Amino acid sequence: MNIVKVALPIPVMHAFNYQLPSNFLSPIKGRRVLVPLGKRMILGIVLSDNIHVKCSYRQYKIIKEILDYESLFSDNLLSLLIWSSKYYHYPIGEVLFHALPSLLRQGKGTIFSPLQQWQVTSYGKNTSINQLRRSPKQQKALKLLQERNLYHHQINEFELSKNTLKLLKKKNLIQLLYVQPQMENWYPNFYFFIKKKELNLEQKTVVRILNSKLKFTTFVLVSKNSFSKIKVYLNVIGNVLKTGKQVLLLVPEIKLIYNFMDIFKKRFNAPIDILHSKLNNNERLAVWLRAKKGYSAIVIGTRSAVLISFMNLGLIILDEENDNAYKEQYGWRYHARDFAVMRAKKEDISIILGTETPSLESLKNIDEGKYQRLDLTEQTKSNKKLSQYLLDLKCQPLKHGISRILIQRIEDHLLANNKVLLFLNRRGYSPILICHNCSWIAECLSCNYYYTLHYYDRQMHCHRCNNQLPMPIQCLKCGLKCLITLGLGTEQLEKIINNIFPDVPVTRIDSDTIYDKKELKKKLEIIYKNGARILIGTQILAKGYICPDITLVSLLNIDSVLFASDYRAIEKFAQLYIKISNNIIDRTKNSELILQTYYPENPLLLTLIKKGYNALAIEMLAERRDVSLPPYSNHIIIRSEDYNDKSAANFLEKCRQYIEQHSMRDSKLCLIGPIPAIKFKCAGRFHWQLLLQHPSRYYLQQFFSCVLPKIMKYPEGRKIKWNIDVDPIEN
DNA sequence: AGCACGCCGACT
DNA sequence: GTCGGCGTGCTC
Ligand SMILES: [Zn+2]
Ligand SMILES: [Zn+2]
Repeated sequence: MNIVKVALPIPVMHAFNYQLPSNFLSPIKGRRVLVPLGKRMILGIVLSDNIHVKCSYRQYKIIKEILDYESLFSDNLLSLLIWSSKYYHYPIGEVLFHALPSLLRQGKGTIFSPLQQWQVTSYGKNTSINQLRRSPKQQKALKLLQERNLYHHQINEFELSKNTLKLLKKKNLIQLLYVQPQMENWYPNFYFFIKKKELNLEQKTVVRILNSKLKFTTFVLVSKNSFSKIKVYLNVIGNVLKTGKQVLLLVPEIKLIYNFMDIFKKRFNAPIDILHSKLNNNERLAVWLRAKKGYSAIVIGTRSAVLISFMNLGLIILDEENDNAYKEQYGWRYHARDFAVMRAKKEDISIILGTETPSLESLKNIDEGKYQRLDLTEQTKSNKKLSQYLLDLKCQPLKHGISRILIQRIEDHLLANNKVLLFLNRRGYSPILICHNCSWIAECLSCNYYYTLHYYDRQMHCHRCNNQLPMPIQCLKCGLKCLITLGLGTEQLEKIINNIFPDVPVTRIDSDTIYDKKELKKKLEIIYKNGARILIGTQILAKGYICPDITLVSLLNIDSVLFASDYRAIEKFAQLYIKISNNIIDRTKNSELILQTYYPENPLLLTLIKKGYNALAIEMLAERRDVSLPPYSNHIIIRSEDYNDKSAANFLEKCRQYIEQHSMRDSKLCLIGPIPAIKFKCAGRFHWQLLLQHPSRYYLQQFFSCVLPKIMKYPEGRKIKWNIDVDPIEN
């Protein structure tokens, strides 16, 4: 008889053996099967080739049904997922199911289901768009639909609204039909635009190196701004597509998908698909199938796109490789960057990790010769000066957290008809509401975390659990009506700036003022206009280019970084800082970047400002090496949480005792904890963690595999939530 | 996960 | 004397 290993979506590390139906002989590796487990029937995925056994000492159950006609994963991807399950200590079945669109997890077929599509009616086809002169949006929509049909899920991409289309439908100009998507090979019709003299000498050299590597290589492409980086991407992608192979582009956030989409569409006559968490199940399945069958030429997606199957993958690009968004923070905590590198290795193709500020992990890999670094050193051509300096706040006259000197600088830049950007990494009006009489502070009781006061809705918001309470009129402890705010948030900053500069327009951009994409776009359009203006924002503004004429940027409160308990805070800050100086400041003019701090002598800050990111990174790496922190050691954290503080801690205490006395324990293994997590209490739940550290990644992985089975059996772990975090990005 | 089995207290 | 709570073990 024939036996196969089947992975089931249950919290069990191993696979299960099942017997093939007697009449079935062909291999079914990678297909979904329906199998009996105990009293129920569940869906699983076949992990192995058929194993022929003559007689068995054990009775195996028989596979009830085979759902697919072919494997859902290439051999490469399947073996990578199996490896990943072991590396991240996460159940194999759950890992494999995670890599499938949810419709396939539910047992739906691997067929393209009909999608809704907008088309012109025959009446609409012959209607002149001039008749819609009075409604420009409808006019634009009809014009577009006369040229081509549009799937309903594409309407945002073309900046059409549902409402506009509905109105056109009412006029019987267009209709919404279910159509079977036509799949065709894109390659015969493929062409792309070549721009002459697009690249300078350095970029040409880089592109030549990237194009010459046909085998697995991990490149770290370090650029000084996004323009030169994108030029290189376009040239390398074109080179891969013209061989008929597919390209996967990974980005850290959804917004960036559309930026690249717009650029790629103008360049390549090839189908581009996108994948991110906001797609619905049908769209997700459609994209997954298109990539797998080779109908998409380029797939642009966020983290989970690294898991999809490709017919013929030729290149992976992972943009902004230092971004933490690539690390999954729930369940299977994989790192998309590391997974992507492993994937490129398995497929034997090259991968480009793009960044302006390489992560310390990648820098170490470059040092060790595992990754190859390529630099794009070209700055925006200009002989104008950028002066960056630390502004010592000690003994400075302050106006609500802004120094007199800074106000003077702002005024100068505004007088020159330029724009000023003030960064403050704190939303709301004020982070603390305190009683002037008895020093009581308003605190969220579910999180033991101070409420942030928001004036626009007169509510106190907990930034940990998003709980809200109306702003109290009197102190809840002594009852006196003398509550005052302490500290500065962006909302208050806007008010203060309006008072200081009553005649200058001020725009604030943070997640309180931006509800959706349209709102952001509207604001960006306003900002784009000429003239003096002050912009206020949190880090969401720092992700890329905003507008011309920003000649002064100031970070108002950077000292929180210096005190942060996370040793990675300064690294993250440096990356933000470089992003600002590379992309936001208008380098065609004389400009300034000012950091307000009480610690202007801080050596790391000085290195960053005087010598730049590379010098700082070298210092940080040396420091990490000295104290054996990642990337010079390896971490696994067991995280636990529960409504009961003791239950969460007890489980980890049990784990620690077991690990401590384990016979395979090596003297270099460090155990720290259980200690409360950084986010100790949130929404009523207490978070604890136990850290394992070891210089050898391989040892730690192996050792933990030995420890885990016992830990999984602890009854203390059954009634709480717990989870394993390999290579954590925050401790 | 989800289901069965078994042991113990409370309730006809 | 049995009903049902939950802690424990197991699923190919
Ligand atoms: Zn809270
Ligand atoms: Zn009081």
